[in-house]
Amino acid sequence: MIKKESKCITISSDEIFDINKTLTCGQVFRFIYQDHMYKLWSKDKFARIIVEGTCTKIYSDDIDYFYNYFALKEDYNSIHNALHHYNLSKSILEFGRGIRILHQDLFEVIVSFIISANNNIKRIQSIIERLCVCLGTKNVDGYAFPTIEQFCKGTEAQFESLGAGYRSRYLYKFAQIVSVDMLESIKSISTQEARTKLISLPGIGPKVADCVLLFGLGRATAFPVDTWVEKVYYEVFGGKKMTRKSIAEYFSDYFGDLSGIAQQYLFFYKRETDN
DNA sequence: GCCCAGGGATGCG
DNA sequence: CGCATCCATGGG
Repeated sequence: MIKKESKCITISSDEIFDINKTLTCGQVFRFIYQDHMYKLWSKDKFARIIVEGTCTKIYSDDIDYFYNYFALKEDYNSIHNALHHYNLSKSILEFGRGIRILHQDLFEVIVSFIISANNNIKRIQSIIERLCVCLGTKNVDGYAFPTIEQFCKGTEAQFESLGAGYRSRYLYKFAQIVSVDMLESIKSISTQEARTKLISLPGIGPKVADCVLLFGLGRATAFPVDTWVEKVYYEVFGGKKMTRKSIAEYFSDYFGDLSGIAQQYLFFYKRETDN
């Protein structure tokens, strides 16, 4: 049961919703756990999420935004149950239960996942935070993610100062060509066309494009294959030697419309249980 | 010092 | 198409 009030959403435990898994499964970077609550930033908006007994409460001045952001209109009971028809172990299903694919801002997702390439989550988070401090607008809750206009005004030296390494050149090149119209047109075209368009952009290859399709464009058939998912393919599924491209096609064909959520279950399971 | 991290660009066959 | 190599940076 989900109760939406003017400044608070209350989610009871009969809903498939785990705030810890949803934020830490690698799809989003601008959050911290502090003072027994999650603090979350998206665009220029802010929310605090607290688990109180059996309920999860989302506090924000922008409740409608976060209601959509957390995909609370979607039936995750059906989605989670549908995954039982696939070749996933009980432990993977239980481990991933409660993860939701967030409805994030397209521009923020593109920039974030350009930074993510061959990088680790901890460092991705700190680079993005410095980006917000460097180019975003300060408000009472911290720094907003830079708008497209603010981002485009970034100098090469500013991007290099973020500690993004060689990715700073991709960010700068992307800043030279991105526009509101470009992003709006990407939203309006087919998944395959959008994927091709994304891959043509600087710093975006097949894996980052699939993350953008899944996290920024709501295309549930996308199945990003990174080093962790590649490990799952070989170690859990016992797959034969294949290219990442082939692994992505194999899983996407198998899971269909459930590709995105299945990928998150597998990624989260492998990254948390490896070692 | 080496290896790895939510890989991409480039060049070469 | 597949494959090798290079690419900054910080943590283990």
